[in-house]
Amino acid sequence: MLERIEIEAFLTLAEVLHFGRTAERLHLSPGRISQTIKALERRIGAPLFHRTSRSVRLTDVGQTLYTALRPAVDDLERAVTTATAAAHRQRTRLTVGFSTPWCGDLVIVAGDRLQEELPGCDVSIQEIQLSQPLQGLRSGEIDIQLSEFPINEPDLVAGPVIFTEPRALLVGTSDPLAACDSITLEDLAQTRLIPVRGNAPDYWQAYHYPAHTPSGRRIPHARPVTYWPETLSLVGAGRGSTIASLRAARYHPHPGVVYLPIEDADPIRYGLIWRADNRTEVLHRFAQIVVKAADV
Amino acid sequence: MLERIEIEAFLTLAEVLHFGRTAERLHLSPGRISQTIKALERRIGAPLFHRTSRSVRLTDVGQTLYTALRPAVDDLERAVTTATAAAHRQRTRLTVGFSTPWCGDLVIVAGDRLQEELPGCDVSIQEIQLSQPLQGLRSGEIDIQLSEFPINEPDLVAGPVIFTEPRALLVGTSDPLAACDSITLEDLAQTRLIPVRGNAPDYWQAYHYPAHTPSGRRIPHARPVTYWPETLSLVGAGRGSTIASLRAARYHPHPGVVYLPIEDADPIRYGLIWRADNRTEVLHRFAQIVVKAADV
DNA sequence: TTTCGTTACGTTAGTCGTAAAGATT
DNA sequence: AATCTTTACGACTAACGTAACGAAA
Repeated sequence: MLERIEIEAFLTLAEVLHFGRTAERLHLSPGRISQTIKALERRIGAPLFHRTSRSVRLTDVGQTLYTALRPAVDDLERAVTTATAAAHRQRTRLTVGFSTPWCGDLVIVAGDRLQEELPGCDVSIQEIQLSQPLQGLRSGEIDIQLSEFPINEPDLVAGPVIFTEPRALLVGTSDPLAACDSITLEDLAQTRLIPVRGNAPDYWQAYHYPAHTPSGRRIPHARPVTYWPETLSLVGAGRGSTIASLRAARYHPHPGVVYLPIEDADPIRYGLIWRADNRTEVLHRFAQIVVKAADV
Repeated sequence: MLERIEIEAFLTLAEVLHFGRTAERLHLSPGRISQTIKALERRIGAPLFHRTSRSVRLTDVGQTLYTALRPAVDDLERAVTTATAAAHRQRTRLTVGFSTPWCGDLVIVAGDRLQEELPGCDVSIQEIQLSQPLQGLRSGEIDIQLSEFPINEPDLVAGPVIFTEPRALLVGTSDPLAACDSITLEDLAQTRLIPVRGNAPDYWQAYHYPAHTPSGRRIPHARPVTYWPETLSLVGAGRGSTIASLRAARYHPHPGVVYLPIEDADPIRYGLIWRADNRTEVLHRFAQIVVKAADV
């Protein structure tokens, strides 16, 4: 394979047809151009240029080489440009996902702070579907997201817990439990849980929609649904109950739906998740900002 | 632009996915590969490989680069191969032209001698059309030819005179001159010369088919013909005369055609002609052999 | 005589291998 | 503990510029 300097010297000389100007353009001495071309000619096995002190022009073999080499080198440089652009995009663009409005609030603040800190970068924020909580990360559409733990996947990294929220049972007003101020996990055996259907990992699904109470009693499940508004409607219509963050009461009030704190349930943990192979500077910095913002 | 070693290291590593094997294949140390890849990553602006001591694999940016770079480099190598092949052909192939059978004899002997001397080379010999004596050279079909002088063209080189042949007038047996043993240039005024029409230079045309005798009398010209056999037929039919080498009498006898030596005409000079920009080793050697062969 | 391309030579930058260190399974 | 990548460092190659030389118009 040809050396970079050989390629550049040859192509430039073939276009300029002047050793001195070629040397100038490449910031080299004329002697070096002469030697380099000579080396290339030795390698190819024939003179590539007819030259006198008055004129330089391509030989037939030189023309053959030029015709084939020029577009190949153009492609090569385009390849580098493309990759460099992709690298720059990766360095400066960050797409952040969030699952709930309170995650969204935090992420938006952190995004603004990141852009103040790194003026060149370009943060975009989007909500993720409850039914497919990890798909955006895996497809590369989302670089990092703030969403519900537990997440324990080989291709993903879960950061520290950013904040927690107590859990609540959502029941219809006609439900016997609706009169209580709060409930315990054992009470879940009396309700029909409506889980969200999705391709979340099984352990995630089981954690958020348990099948048994701590004492081992079975918790009946209703038909799974795909979207959050649908769940709310079903609960309001007395078709079942569901478990969510207590905080959702303030963001998703619904007529006929009561939020009951579950006294003995672990709070829901929220944290950052990103792809193990996506460890860019902006991503790291964003994660730090979120951790810091959550401390306050 | 990328250095050769960067390209080779990147492509090989992208295919082998192993620093040690890449180093082996490129006859370098693993350290060098590591440094080279690192330098390339600095230039592109992002990691090209995910690597641990157990696995090496392309990042998204690395994949982008590989996909675009691989075909470009293939084209580049093809370009070099093509040019090298063209150079080799030019170094080892020689196509020799000749105008007359006696030129052909000499050229064939010289060609055989050349192949004995340079066993790798490949000589081919072909007759050139009288009507287009220089076209083969200019189109590149013929590398060197042995033919009639004078030739004085800026893009062609004429070697030394290899041999000379006396000139003769060819007349029909019914022509008044047919009874003579020989003629002089002044006698040409009594005949109708049949010239060969072609794109030979004007001075060549005028030299071989003069328009005036030495004393200035006009020599009538008949309609030009394109091929030598046609000329012979026309002369045999008494439709005119023509001028050729006296030696042609032995190679091209024709019923009804008489060859008359022209006593005071300069002999026809034969020599080698080649393109000024086609100065290969084989060509030069062939010319030397022809000169030497003519001396004997 | 001028303008270039080429050659010669001394200098230096950068590439290379060796070997030790660091990381990962 | 073993394997593989990375880093450190010293040696040496070859790329480079300067300047003199040579060829061509």
